[in-house]
Amino acid sequence: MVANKSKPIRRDIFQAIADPTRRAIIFLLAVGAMTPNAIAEHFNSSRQAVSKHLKVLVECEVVNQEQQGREIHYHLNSEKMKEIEKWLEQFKKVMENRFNNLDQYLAKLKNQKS
Amino acid sequence: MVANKSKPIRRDIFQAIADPTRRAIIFLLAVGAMTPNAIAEHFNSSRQAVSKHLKVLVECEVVNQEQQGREIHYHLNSEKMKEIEKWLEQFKKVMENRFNNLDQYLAKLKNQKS
DNA sequence: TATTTGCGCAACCACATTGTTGCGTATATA
DNA sequence: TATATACGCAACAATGTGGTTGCGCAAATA
Repeated sequence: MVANKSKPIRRDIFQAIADPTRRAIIFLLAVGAMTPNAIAEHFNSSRQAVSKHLKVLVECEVVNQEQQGREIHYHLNSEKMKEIEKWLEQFKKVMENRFNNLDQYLAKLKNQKS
Repeated sequence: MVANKSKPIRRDIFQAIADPTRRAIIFLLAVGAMTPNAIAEHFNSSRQAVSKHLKVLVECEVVNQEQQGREIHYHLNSEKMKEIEKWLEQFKKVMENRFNNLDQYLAKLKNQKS
């Protein structure tokens, strides 16, 4: 009723790595493709819990499914990980230029020369 | 007692950057310290919404507060950002060695009959 | 002093997240 | 064929997230 800015469900790399279990899964899959059961054996989590995390990872396009008989192998799409790197690079660029930008900001905010 | 593994509230850098508004705030603060009002002016969000994000960022230790009169200046703790980089480095290391590790993993996992 | 301004805090709401159990189905195997 | 296994999916519960409005207080200002 009263308000609530409709927020879309976020499905990006940052959402993918927000959960520690998912980060661990990513590391596991970086080594090689695995089935949900194999992954679950590495954690305290149940198979179903892992399965849910995998679903999120698939939705975030960090992980791909490959059916093999009755098993499903999940493997990492490591390309997606580069988006984090890209973001970090941008951030570092801003940090490097922050004094220049700060000047611009101050100039913009105050109409006087120093 | 219908179950639910008590999960602690996650307050780390990955939680901090999970939200797009918070990522934008981080970029803003990378340029220079700002007040909540000044930050809010850059978004559609209200001051209170921004304030909540700032609270999360403070809890994640990505941002520090500095009271100046009745204004509070928030500035970035860019050190915290390096944790993302560290994690990425680890990941890349795993990716580089994955073929070696794959052998180890397969040996470990398939010591069942096969 | 009286008023405005900056901002945190609490209450509230809708929805997302993270886990659980149970079930259905397809595949492998005895 | 009968049974066990791998897995997704649905239903449910507890808690977190992200937003809102309204209030109160301290600091600045008229």
